Amino acid sequence: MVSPSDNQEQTLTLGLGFSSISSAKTKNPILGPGTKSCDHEPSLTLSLLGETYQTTTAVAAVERKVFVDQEPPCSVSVASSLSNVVSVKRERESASSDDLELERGSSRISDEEEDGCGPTNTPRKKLRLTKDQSALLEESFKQQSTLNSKQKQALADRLNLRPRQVEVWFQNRRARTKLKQTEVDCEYLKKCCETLTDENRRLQKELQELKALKLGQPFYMHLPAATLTMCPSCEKIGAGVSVGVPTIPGTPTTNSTPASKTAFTLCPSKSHFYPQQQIRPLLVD
DNA sequence: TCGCCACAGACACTTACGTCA
DNA sequence: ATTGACGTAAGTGTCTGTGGC
Repeated sequence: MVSPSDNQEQTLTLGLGFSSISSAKTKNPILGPGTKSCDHEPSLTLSLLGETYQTTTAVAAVERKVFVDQEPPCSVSVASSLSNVVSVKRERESASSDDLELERGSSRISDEEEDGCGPTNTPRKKLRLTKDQSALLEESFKQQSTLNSKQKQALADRLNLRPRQVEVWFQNRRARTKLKQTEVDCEYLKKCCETLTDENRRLQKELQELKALKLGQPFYMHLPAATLTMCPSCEKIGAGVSVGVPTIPGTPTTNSTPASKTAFTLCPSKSHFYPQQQIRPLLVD
């Protein structure tokens, strides 16, 4: 399971909700995503060392208070005063060498402190969940994709994480699930679209052929081929009533086929029957 | 009952960090 | 050693439902 030392150092950035500054930074063509910035964005980073769970809760309360109470004209002063009070320089006293994940993170801190970014603009540190933590979160997500506050707290206790971290993980996990499902749906719809396009093309072609035939043939030629026969004695063409073994619709029959001699049709003159013969098929694929 | 407000939770979008090829 | 792509933790703004007044 998770050792308490896994989260001895965690950062908490106090977002102060400056949408204008945030969006300005987003659209900055020079400082793109992933670019280290040294601008004085009003965000605060607080390191949580060891026993600081209560501190975290308190700061979270402060964070919410700031969000609720701030007004745009005075928010900067709130930010700066809060910066003076709350901002704690991130440092690491004695990193245990067996905690590789934290070691990697902390090793970057000294690099960034050297690059000119002062303590008022310490970049946030990214927490990497351990395999055990991820596995348990995944397991919980399979059972339930959302958690109520009690479940969240219980899971956070098991994982030795803050409830907020569990909440964020579930939010991101739901987003990933939705994204994957959207991709699957998109693929399915693309295939449906292709199938319908093919079908539409085929039907258009068939329609063109039928139109061409309609323009070039007399009326009786427009009747279904299976119903058209010609009396051999009268040489009259009609859709007579079949007697005997019916022919298979659409199946061309000739005198040479035995099946053609098993069905008889009433002549259009209605004076006699004749063996059924199909004149010719109308539709040829 | 209606309107207002505070709050919490979910979500979309975005940022920034860590990893890997 | 550098760089770009990618995965993902976390920040931010918005919307919605709920409960109290």
